[in-house]
Amino acid sequence: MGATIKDIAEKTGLGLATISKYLNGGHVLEKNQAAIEAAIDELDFQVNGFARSLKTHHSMTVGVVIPQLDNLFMTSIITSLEETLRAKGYGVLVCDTSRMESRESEVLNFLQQKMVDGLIFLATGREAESLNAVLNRRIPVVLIDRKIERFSDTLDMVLLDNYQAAFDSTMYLIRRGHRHIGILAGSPEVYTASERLRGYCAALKEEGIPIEEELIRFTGFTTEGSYRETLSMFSRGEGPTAIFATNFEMTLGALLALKDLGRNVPEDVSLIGFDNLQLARAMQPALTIVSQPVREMGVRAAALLLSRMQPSDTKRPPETVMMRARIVEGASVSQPPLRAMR
Amino acid sequence: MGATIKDIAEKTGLGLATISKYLNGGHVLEKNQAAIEAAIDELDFQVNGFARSLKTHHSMTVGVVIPQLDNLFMTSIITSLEETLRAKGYGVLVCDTSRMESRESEVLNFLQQKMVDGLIFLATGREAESLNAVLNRRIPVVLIDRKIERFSDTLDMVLLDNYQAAFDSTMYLIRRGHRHIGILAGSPEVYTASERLRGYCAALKEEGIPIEEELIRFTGFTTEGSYRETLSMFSRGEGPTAIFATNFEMTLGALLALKDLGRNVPEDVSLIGFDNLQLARAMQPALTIVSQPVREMGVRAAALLLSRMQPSDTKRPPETVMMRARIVEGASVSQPPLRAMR
DNA sequence: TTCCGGGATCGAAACGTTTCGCTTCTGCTT
DNA sequence: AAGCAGAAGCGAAACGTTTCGATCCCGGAA
Repeated sequence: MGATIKDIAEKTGLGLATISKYLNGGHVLEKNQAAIEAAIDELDFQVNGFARSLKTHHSMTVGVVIPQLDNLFMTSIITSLEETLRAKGYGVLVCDTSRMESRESEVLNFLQQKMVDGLIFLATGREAESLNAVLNRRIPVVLIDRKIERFSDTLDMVLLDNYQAAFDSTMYLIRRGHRHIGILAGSPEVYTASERLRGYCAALKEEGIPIEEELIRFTGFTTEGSYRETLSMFSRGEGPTAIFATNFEMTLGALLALKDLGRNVPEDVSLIGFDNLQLARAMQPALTIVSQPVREMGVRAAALLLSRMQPSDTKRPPETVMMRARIVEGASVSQPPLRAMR
Repeated sequence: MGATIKDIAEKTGLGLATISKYLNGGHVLEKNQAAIEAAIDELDFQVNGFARSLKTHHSMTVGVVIPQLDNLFMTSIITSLEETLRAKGYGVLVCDTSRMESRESEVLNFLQQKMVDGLIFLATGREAESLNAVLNRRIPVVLIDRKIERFSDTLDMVLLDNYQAAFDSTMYLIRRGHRHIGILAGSPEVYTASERLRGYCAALKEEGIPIEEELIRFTGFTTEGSYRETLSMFSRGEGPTAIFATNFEMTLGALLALKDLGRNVPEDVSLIGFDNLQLARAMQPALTIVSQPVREMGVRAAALLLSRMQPSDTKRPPETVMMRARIVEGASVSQPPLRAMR
């Protein structure tokens, strides 16, 4: 049905090799170029990617594996990732594992069959065993957001310095007089969550503030869970004077719970949230949050993968890009002098 | 580097055709099957998709074009879409047009080069001129969420009955005694937005309630815009007794503005929002919202495309699936007797 | 015993590119 | 005038499948 390179060759009286050369950006005589272009137009020719890939062994396609597609943090990363890769001619095949680690191998297998040239991998668990099969095939992989310990000397990674981010945020609260700080911490099995918890603990320790177990709450990253846990923090005793919520969903949960408890932010309780800068700014009071450079993370991951896919630098040692979050000040943290000091 | 079908043939002493038959699910003698499987294992063979596609003319890949990847409504649809398609062996190439209509042709061209077997298209504008090129190539296309008038007899579509949803929500408010209902309406250029506005007006008309121009606000779909417009609605006169926000971002904007105005929901002002059921439930008060069957929309669109990609039914007449939204009652609409009746 | 039908298998051709190793041509240097 | 370098163009082979039409083999029917 579609015209082929051979048709173009016949129509123009040129050879196959010349057409191919032109199609791949090579130089041909001006009159020939014109003839080729005319023929392409007339026959409505389009390169057959299958045949091309069969020869070149490149699909110009990369796979992206994520635990959840309907999650703003993740899709924000993918947005810039996709943009960067597409600009270089790469298509992005996304696969959602629905937060099930067992599906990872399924999906990786699938992507391998689709002949992807590389992979961006956002792990669900801490081990990512299923990656082995992919690596045996020499397919470049870039890990993003969540570190896999056993690959730290093998694979490129783009990570956030979660420890530092949490340390800084906690310090920010301490500096403003808080000594009873609750943390909504997701789930201990997830890399980012445990790093954030670690940063929180380190800050407290550095300032000689005792860690109160009942202020550390694992909420499964959900709004609902955080809502409940926040209520619960205040159910006995006076509760914390500040809360650190370590992702966006949890930030909302805390906010709603505080509202229900009749505690005003920041007069009664201070709050530092996470992510979704735009929304945080729109709120009243504007939220003080930890903002991750999502856009940049996507761009960096894409760049790493692109370079790794060039046969020239397969030997480059693996690189870990550690990004810094930044605290964006809103009005959800009380400024000293603090009213509700204890 | 990788083993080919030929290697398997040699190792097993069988012919190429037999191996191919086995790989494609055909029946071969039990002992041969065992031999083939053993050889595949030993050589770590994997079918070369390029060669296969070159012969079959199928990439087993579909393209998804959306205006914005970091938007929960859209990614929720894609989640189920991807899941359904992957289950049938199709990969999903996503392309984000960044809400720029001009990029649509770029992206469509790109996807064509990637040899997609079909397309899911969520239009930015009302015309989608760039689709013509794709349709000339006989690539099946399913439109989703936003109707394109000129293709209504040509293409399969999965739409929400936005008119009805808005009509019902407005009626819901009217029945509870509201006669001054503000609407946050996005932008008149977008299909879904104008349908929702149309439904709102129809309900008012049916009940003989005059339309108040100053209660109709176009906010560009943003939280910020809706925040401003909501404030503005109350800046002169008494303002509305209820607000209908026609997407999730706008719902948040209204909520924040009302809070700032010191108007309680639902005691002072009632609110019907849109989308994000999970969050709406978590809020206090729980929001009454219009909930779109996003999951189902994705599934249906996938099913339509799958059937359209089977050569057998290219002749089936185009189908429009019109889905109904449902009103999920929360506590953000005052129940009669209404306190703030005028 | 001979025929016949049907299942299993087979090799060859074809899918539409890219690329290798040559040939031809052009215009300049000596 | 002869020689030469470099640009431009050329055909054939190869990439790894699928599929067509043919062959082979086996058991049952006649």
